[in-house]
Amino acid sequence: MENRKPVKTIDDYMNDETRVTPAERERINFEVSLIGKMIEAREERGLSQRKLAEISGIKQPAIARLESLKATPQIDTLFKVLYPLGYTLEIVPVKNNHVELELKA
Amino acid sequence: MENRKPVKTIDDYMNDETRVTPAERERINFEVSLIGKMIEAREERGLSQRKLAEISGIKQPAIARLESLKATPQIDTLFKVLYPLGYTLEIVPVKNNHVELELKA
DNA sequence: ACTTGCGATAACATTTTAGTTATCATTTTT
DNA sequence: AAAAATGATAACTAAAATGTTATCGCAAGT
Repeated sequence: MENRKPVKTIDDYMNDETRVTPAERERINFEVSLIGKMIEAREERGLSQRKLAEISGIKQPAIARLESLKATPQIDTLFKVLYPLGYTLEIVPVKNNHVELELKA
Repeated sequence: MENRKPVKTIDDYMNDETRVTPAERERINFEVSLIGKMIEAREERGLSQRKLAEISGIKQPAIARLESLKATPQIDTLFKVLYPLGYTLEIVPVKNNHVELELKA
């Protein structure tokens, strides 16, 4: 992180735009593990990015960008890639519940 | 569906661009039910779109667009909305397995 | 009747993803 | 060794999402 200013007060801390919030950390974690599973799913099937591109309709460069975390897919794109691999997405409750705390604040 | 040409052969059928493929149907289904659950989750908490906008950092017009299926969210946007509601996304195997058939083709 | 809060939407700017085509270095296969 | 296939990426275009600001009609509450 470049250009991080010296932090002296809580306000400094909260206003530090280079700071990664807990929620941000969670989001990054989420994306990394999600894409990780997507890659696993593809490799489980023994498919190359090019084959998957043919099957899914998403182009190989786009798949490469997703897998190397150079882009954040839209859910329809993710679905188009996951579905022919035999997977889909589901909404599930979060395990830890510090979320409650955030809501009360 | 407008401008649908008369279908006489399998080729006509396959090349009919106005045709909704099974995969397309699945995708639409997926998105509708996913967004449906997102709305439920918000209402469970008794939150308005405006409150959720404050909490999630996604603007109210964007949330409205998502809920009324006027836009297909990126996974980070969806996560930012779902997470403060206590939910996240997970990759899960598809129930029906006609997917296998598609892969063999 | 009036106010308040609601979801939806208009209009435009900004940001980002996906398509397209080509190519690269590297690994795998023959 | 040569050929083929792989993942990554460059460069550009097109398409789409999100931000921003404002406003609408509607329902609920006072």
